[in-house]
Amino acid sequence: MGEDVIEVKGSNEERATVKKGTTVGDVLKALYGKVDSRWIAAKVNGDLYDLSRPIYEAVQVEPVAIDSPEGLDILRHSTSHVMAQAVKELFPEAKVAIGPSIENGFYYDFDVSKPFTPEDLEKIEARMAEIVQEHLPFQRREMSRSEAIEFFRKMGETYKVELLENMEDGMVSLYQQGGFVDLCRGPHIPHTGYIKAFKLTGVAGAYWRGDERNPMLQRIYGTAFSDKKTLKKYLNFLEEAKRRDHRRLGRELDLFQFNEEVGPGMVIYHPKGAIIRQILEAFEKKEHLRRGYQIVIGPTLLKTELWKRSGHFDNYRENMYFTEVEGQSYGIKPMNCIAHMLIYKSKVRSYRDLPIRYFELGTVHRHEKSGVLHGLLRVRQFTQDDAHILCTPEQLQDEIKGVIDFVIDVMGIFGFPYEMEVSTRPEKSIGTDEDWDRATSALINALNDVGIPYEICEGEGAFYGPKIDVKLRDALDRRWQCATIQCDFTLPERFDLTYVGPDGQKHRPVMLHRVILGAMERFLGILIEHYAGAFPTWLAPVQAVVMTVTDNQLNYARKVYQQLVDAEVRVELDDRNEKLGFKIREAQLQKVPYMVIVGDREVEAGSINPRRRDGKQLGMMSVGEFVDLLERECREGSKGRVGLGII
RNA sequence: GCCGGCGUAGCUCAGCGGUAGAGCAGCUGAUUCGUAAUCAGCAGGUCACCGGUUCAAAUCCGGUCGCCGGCUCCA
Repeated sequence: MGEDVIEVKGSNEERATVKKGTTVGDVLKALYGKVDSRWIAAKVNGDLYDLSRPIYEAVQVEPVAIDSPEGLDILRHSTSHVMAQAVKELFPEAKVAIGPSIENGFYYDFDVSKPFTPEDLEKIEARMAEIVQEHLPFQRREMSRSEAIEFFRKMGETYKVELLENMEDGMVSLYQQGGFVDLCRGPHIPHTGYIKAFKLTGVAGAYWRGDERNPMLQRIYGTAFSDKKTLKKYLNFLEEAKRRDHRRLGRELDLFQFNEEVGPGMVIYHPKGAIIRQILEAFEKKEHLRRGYQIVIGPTLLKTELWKRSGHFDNYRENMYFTEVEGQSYGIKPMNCIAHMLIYKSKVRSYRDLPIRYFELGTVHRHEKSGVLHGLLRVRQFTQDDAHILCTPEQLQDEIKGVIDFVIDVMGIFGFPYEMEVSTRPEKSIGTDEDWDRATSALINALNDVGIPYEICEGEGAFYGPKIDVKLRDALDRRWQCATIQCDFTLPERFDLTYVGPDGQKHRPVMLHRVILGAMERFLGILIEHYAGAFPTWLAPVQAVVMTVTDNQLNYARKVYQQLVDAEVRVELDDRNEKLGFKIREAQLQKVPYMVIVGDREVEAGSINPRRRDGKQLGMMSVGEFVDLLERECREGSKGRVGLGII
C-alpha cells in the first residue's frame, strides 16, 4: 500500500482504499457506493465529524442521517447557528452566548439592550429562511485557544472569551457560515440548505451560565426537523398537549380551582377533585400498612426553636412561614420529619424494634418563589405521602431496596413511564466522606440489585445526604420530581436519636426520608395529563351516569340510581328533560366511564343498558351484573388493590 | 425572585379613544324524544385593581395583584 493511501471501513463489511486527505463525504461514497442526501455527518471511529472534514488515517466511518437522533441534534445545533447569524445581522449590537440543541429543539442566548419582541422573532425567522435559501456552507477551522480568545475579543464577543478562558483545550474549533463565526465543537450540516423545516417557538430571559447572580440574557427557543411533515406532527403534539393540560381539564371536569382572593399556589379541591384525592389517599394508607409502615399524624405549627434545632431555620428559612402566638414564635412545617423524630424519641428503642417506618399524609407549606408556581405541579401548600424510616446501618440497603420496589409497584399500577436519578454530594453539604460514600453506594447498590437503569447527577444531592429521585413527565414532556428517597445523616444526630444494640450500648440509627407519589397535588396533576382526564374506572370521580330516554322512566331510573349508590358506585342521575343524545354527549365530555341508559325496554325487562365511554353498547343487563362488572374493572385497573367503595 | 406576554359575562373569545358584543353554559317555557348538541324566550359585565393623560379610557401611560411561557429553585 502506498504511503498516500489509507484503508477505511464501514459499519458492516464495507472496505475501501482512499487517498489521504479525502473528505468524510467522499469516504462514505467510496464505502457505500452512493451519496444519500439524508447523510449530514458521520461517525469516524465513534466521533462525530463533518462530511467536509479530511481523513488521514485508517478509520471506521459510519453515516449519520438527518432523521436519526444524532442527526437531528446536529441539524438543530446548526439551525441555532443560523438563528444567531440572523440575529447578528438584524441586531448587530447583540452579543452571542451559547446555542445548543436540546430535547425537541434548540436555543441561543443573546445579550441585547432591549428584549426581543414577538415581532422581532418573525423578522428573525424570515431572515433565517433567506439564509437557508442561500445554501451557505458551514466551514470549520481550528486555532489555538489564545488565538481564539484574541479573535473573539476583537469582535467584542465577551461571552465567547469567557467560555474560552474557562476551557482547558489547547486547540479549539470555529465554524463559519456566511459572515457569522462561532466557537463550536461541531459537527454541522454541510450547508444551510439542509434546514428544511424549522420554527422559532418562543423567547424568554435566561441567566448567563444558569446562575441568578449573573446578568440575564435573552433566549430564543426554536425547533427543527428533517422535513415539514415531522415538524407539523410536533406542532400538532403541542396543540394536543394543550388539550391535556391539567389546568384546563381541572376546570372542564370541575376538579379544582385556584382563587386569586385566596392566594397563589393554594388548591381548592371541588367535589370531583377531592374524591380522586380521597381514593389515592385510601390506596396509599392500605399500601403502606401492608408494607409495615405505621400511620402517624403531626402538627402543622411547631415552635421556631425546634426548627432551629433541626437545621431548617438555618437552611430553609426563606421557604418557611412563621407566625407568633402569645409571644411565642412558631413555624408552619415545610416538611414532616420533626414530629416523626419526636415519636421515635418518645421511648427507648431497641435494635429489635428497627426498622421503624412512620408514614404521614402530611400537609406542608413552602413559600415557593412566585415565578415557579405552575397549576397543581408546583404549589405552596401540598400534601406529601411522606415517611421516615429509621434503621440500623446494616438494614439501610434493604430498606432502600424496599422503597424502590414500592415505587416500581405503584408506578406500574398507574402505568407511568419514569426515570430514576442518583444525586451525589453537593459542594455545600455536611457529614463525613465516609457517611456520604456509604449512603451513596447503598443507593446505587440497591438500584443495581433491582436492576433498573438510572442516571448519576453529580453534586445534585441534598445538603444532608444523597438521594434517588424519580421523575415523571407531564403532557409537554417536562420532567417533574415525584418519588424521592433521601438519606439523612443530620437529623438523627441533631435529635440525638438512639437505639440500644445487642451489645447494650447506644447506637445512632440511620434515617431515610422518602415519598412515593411525592405530593398529592403534583401527582394528581400528572395523573390528569397522563389520562387526559379519562380516568380509569377505579379512579374516576363519577363512574356512571344513569340517564333516561324520556321522563317516563324517571321513577325507575331513581331506583336504579339508589341501587348503585347502595353498591358504593360513584354514580350520578341525569334527570334533565333533554334528549338522550344530549345527555350522552355531556357524560362523554365529562369522560365518565359508563352511561347507564334506561328506556321503556329496560323498565319493561327490569334491567339497564350500559354504554361504555368508548361508545361500546354492552346490551341489557341487571344492576347486579353491572355492579360486578364495575367491581372487576376497578380491581383489574388497580392491579387488585382497589374495588368499589374504597373510602 | 428575574425576563417577556396576557387579564372583557361562569367558559372560549371579538371589540383596541366616542352608547360593552358573540357562541356555549345558566334561567323560563314548549317538546317526551333510544346512544356525542330539540326549539323559543329571558337574564347575565365596577372590561383584574389603583392612579394618570384626555372633552371622552375596556382601548393610551404608570403602579399593584393574578395568570401564561422561560430562567433560577423544587415534591
